[in-house]
Amino acid sequence: MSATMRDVARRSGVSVATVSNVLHNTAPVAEPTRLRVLEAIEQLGYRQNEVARSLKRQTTHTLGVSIPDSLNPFHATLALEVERRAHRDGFAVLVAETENDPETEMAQVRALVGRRVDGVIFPAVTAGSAIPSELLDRGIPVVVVSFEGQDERLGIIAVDEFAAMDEVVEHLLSLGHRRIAFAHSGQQEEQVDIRPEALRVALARRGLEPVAGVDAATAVCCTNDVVAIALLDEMERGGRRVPQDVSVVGFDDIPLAAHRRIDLTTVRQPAREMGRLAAEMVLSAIADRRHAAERVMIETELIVRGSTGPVAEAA
Amino acid sequence: MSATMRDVARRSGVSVATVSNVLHNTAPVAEPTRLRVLEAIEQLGYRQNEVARSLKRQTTHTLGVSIPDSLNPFHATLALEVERRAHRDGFAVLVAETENDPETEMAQVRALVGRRVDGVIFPAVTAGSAIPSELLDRGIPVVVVSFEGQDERLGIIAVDEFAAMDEVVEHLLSLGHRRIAFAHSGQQEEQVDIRPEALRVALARRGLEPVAGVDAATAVCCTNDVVAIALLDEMERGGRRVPQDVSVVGFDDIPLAAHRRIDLTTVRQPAREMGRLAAEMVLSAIADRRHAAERVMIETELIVRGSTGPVAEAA
DNA sequence: ACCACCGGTTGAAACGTTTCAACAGCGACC
DNA sequence: GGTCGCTGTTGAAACGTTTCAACCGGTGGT
Repeated sequence: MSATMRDVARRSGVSVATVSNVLHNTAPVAEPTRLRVLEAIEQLGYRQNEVARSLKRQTTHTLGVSIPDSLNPFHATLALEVERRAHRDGFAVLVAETENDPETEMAQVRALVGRRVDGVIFPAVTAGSAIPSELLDRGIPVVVVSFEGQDERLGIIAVDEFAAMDEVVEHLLSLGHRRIAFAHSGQQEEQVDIRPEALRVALARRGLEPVAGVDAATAVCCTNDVVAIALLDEMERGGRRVPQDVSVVGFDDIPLAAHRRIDLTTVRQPAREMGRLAAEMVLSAIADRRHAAERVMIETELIVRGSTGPVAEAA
Repeated sequence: MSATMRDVARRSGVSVATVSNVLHNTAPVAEPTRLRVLEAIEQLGYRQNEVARSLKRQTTHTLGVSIPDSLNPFHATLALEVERRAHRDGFAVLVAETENDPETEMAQVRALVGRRVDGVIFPAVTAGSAIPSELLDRGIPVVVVSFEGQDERLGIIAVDEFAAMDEVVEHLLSLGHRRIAFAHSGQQEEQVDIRPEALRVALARRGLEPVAGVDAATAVCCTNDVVAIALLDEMERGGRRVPQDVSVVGFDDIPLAAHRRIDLTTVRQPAREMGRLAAEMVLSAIADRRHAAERVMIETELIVRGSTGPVAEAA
């Protein structure tokens, strides 16, 4: 249905090799010939077949991004920035949604391998997961956003979640809180998530430990802003005011956290910068035909807003 | 680097044709042979090359989705549902972000053509755009979410924006509002958007016309919930309370609109259903090797919440 | 006058699949 | 005993590119 390079060659009276040369400046072509070819391309509405191109050169110019949940603005922003950066280098991005399910994640990764992506980014990799090595062993560079790397060959965008949580705890303690809980989303991601552990460590350092349910707590640290914002809603529908009765802290600092009606205390992560960095790491690894094997540290920042306040007098 | 079908064939002492047959049950294979092949596949960690597969069969099992802004939950939800549905049929989804820019959109569509997607979905097509015909002329089925179709061959998920806006206006008038404005995002999408026109028509029917700026209005209709929620923030920072001083109406009914602290009156669009429908339309068109050329109507529903109230006494 | 080189062009071999016609062996049927 | 029809298996031709060695005619140097 679509015109092929042979069609263009025939129409302009040259060989396919010449058409290819015109298209990629890969060898000098006489100007009149060049023009004839260009004209034929125009007339036929010829558009290169990237599939054939990918097969021949052994590269697809495609990145895979495997995110748990594209509805979470933090992940969506990061992925979008990867796409923007990749686009500049002529790469497309295949987004694979894992829906927080390890099985789905595995299936998605297999699909990415099948489609021969040139590199993969995991904005939130399952800790200790065997998945990256499935890729690394095939020579596919991988960048993960993770506190800790399990494999030498991995590129790592490291966020010091422990330092971040420490800052959060300090803030809450200074407000008088002692009964602090952690809240994650309902999903399976609990096993994946280092943040509850980071909270535990930060509390332990002060001789405290997290309390079990949010109901028993005077302050709640949430695994991310989406969970925190949902918790705001839930709390207030249950009759507990934020921050008068209970303080809530998020993570990520999505734009909505700064909204006047939400006004969420949270830990800022620079999503766009992280996305750009991840893209650049994997792109340069691809260009050099090596693994990403690099590590950069990301600074977080505690943003204090109105969702945290002094602990209520009579608990 | 990766094992190929020839490697598997060699290792199990059969021809590549037989390996292919084992993989796809496309011809009967003797059980012992089958097992030998399967074992070789296992040992080599062989994974089919979808690129080669796509080239040979003239289909990539890939859908393109071209959305203006993946950070808008409505679009993200729709796209996610497309992906889920497509995945069930073994299709992958290539998401192209247009960033509300016609040039980018065009470039993205060309990229999709280059990668030979089997079908394309536009959750928010530029009205009267020439883009779909670029695809349709190549025999690629296209589904758009749009109030009106310009091409017979297009599949259309139609939303009756005029009826929806009519309902909104009726609601606002019943609250006593007469000075009603429209708010769009800062992007280029103004030309693309039918909603301001729908508002104009609904007002005209009652002998009114929209007022120019949001400052002069007692009620503001926003092009979507994201804009409405941002407006809430902006208004209140400027000292105008919602809904006491000004009413705000959104569009889409994203989950956040129901949040107690947002509580936004809005027009519900069933994003997931629309995504599923769009996917099914384009998938069945692909299966039948024809254009989508179909039209379904989507019902909207006005959800009245706390962001609209009676007009203030002394304006 | 010869050779070397250079700009321009091309044929053909890959890349990793699918698919089709062909064929080998073999039991069954008349 | 020949023919038919099965079940398994295979060689080879595509699919649309890229790339490399090869070729051709002309020009400049010696």
